[in-house]
Amino acid sequence: MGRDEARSRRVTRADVARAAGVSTAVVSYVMNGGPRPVAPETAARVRAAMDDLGYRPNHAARTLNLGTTRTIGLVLQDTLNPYFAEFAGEIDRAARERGFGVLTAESHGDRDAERRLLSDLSDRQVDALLLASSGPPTTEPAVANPRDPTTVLLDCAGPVAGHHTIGPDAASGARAAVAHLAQVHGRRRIGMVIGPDGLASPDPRLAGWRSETEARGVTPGALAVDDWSNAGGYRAARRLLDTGALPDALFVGSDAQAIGVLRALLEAGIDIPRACPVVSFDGTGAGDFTWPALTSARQPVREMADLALALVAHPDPDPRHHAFPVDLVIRESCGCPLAPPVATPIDS
Amino acid sequence: MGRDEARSRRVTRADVARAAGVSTAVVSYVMNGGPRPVAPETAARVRAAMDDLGYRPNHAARTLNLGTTRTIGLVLQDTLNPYFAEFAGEIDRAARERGFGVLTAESHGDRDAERRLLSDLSDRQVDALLLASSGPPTTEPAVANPRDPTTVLLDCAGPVAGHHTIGPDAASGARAAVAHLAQVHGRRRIGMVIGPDGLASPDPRLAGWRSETEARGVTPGALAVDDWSNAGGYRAARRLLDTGALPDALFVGSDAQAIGVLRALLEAGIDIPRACPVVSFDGTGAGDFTWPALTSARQPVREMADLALALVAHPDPDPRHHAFPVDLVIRESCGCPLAPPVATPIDS
DNA sequence: GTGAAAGCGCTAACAC
DNA sequence: GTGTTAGCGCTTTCAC
Repeated sequence: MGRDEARSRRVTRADVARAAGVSTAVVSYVMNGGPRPVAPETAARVRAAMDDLGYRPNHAARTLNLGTTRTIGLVLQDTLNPYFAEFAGEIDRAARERGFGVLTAESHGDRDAERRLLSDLSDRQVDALLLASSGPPTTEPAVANPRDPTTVLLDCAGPVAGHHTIGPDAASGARAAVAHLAQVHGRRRIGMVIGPDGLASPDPRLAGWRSETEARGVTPGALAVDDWSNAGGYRAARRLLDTGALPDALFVGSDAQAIGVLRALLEAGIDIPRACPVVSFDGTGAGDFTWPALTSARQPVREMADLALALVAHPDPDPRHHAFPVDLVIRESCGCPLAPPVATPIDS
Repeated sequence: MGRDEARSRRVTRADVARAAGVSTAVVSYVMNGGPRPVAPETAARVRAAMDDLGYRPNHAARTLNLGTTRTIGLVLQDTLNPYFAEFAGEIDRAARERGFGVLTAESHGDRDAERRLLSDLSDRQVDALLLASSGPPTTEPAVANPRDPTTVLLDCAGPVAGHHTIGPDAASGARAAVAHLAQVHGRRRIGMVIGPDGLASPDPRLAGWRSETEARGVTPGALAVDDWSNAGGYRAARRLLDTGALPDALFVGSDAQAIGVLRALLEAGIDIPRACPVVSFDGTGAGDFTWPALTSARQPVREMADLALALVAHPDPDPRHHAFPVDLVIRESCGCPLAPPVATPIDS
């Protein structure tokens, strides 16, 4: 049905078969290493014909037959956020290592957009869906149809019925951060900046902050909620400053926000860490280059991505929650003494 | 060939046809609005049957037939770089607006990896390839096969035979940056930090810096080359500091590097902008939250992404280069007086 | 306005 | 060890 003009029809498995003087089945056997054996010389001939003709298998045809695309869908909220950016990078790596392609989409924290993206990716027949959901898992499953691709929920606080879930042990991370501020740095009034409805409701970081302040007998300082972004953190901190509610230390729920918080405090002339140490959550590499460098509870993003892809490759029959430990990376913003900079100050 | 267990075979167009009491052709006509007309009542019946059965078209089958996936491939170097991150975000938006999916991959600046990714995406039958190449376009076309998908080269300095190319007018941007430093801020020795082999060889930013310093009779200060990353910028600046080569102003080739540069200078106790103003290139939103905020030559990323997708949707028969103007966004790092911060300093 | 049927390129069961 | 062939689910030409 000559939809292709005669000039340069794409070369198909039939062309290869003809050139190698074998049947198309044999070409398949060679390509897939099975399911039937092929004589070495035949295989060689086939292979020769293949790269002679520059044969490239038709992915769609293969998909149609096998029902698998070797592709995963990845839905994140916002890749400008360094945590999601790093996560996306690790997913990309982990996926390619296993021969998967990655169809990405950003929800920008919009639940409806998220639903649309999910269903679009599902229509594109991805083998699995990795989703860092916007908002807490509701009673309705994140993905509607039971015949939909297996879904792995990332950045997830706890188990969600019927889904694989991966997330940091955020409550512990938060407690460690607060404990550090209270214990090591002797702070008595520790406030918090966080985003709306994070991993769960209430967000475990919030819960961790509450319980740890209580456990240590320190005052939970002001709480400021704003977007999970640089700007959100900035606004939240500004609000604290403008209302005179700045506590004597701040735990910030994400590195993205912490970047904005630092900026707001610096702008207001607050001395960090002396006047107000800041510890955040995520522990991304971005925190190495802020001023001051961010002390932050690090999520093992690489390991999480590897697990996500392992789950995709060998779908565990009964989904469960996988919590990852979080460890505090000490940099400058908490006030810990560090190895003195090697820098040689130079006046120009 | 019961590859699907009986329990819940996916519903196909044949099921819909049966349910609606029509032929499969009619279902197609309804779905695609053609190519043949369908009686309104028939169409209604079909549509009813479709969402009755929860019918979802099989993307692979459609692709096999039509030869189009409604998917583009996007290959970037490193999405931790705020410029690429913003670009990726805009591409995602522009693509979805036009009903395209986006298969992403990161090359991390590795030419071989890039080639592999390109050929993988091509095998996955993307309709087009958007590529921010690692290194300057060589004589060999970025994509080998003539039957390969149309390719749009992003972040590209100039025309490349046989390809659509999009890029900033980087030389002008560089000149504007240097001119600003020289003219407005009276700097006489302007150095530069840049990455290896950028858009072209030599990088137009480098060329712009050279020509503009010359034109204004100022000294081109030290040149430091390192990775296109935070760490690269940091190392470059450290080298300048350690060798006593810090000039009295710095033009940095990317926001990603500038973040590292600021960090290194601050660490060394350099007063920015007084002792050493910094102007960078890209103008990403990240520069709003650095300390000090980055003055930077902004690339119109959104418009570039829209053009890229327009080219994908209506492939211009004769590819050409599209240069976009770049404008200096004045923030703090150059030393321009700004509206004073509204902040109310608060001592805790 | 509707239907039958021929592919799109590949896989794998089955025959030899 | 190799070949034949029936699909996978969709689109579209061509007959009616």
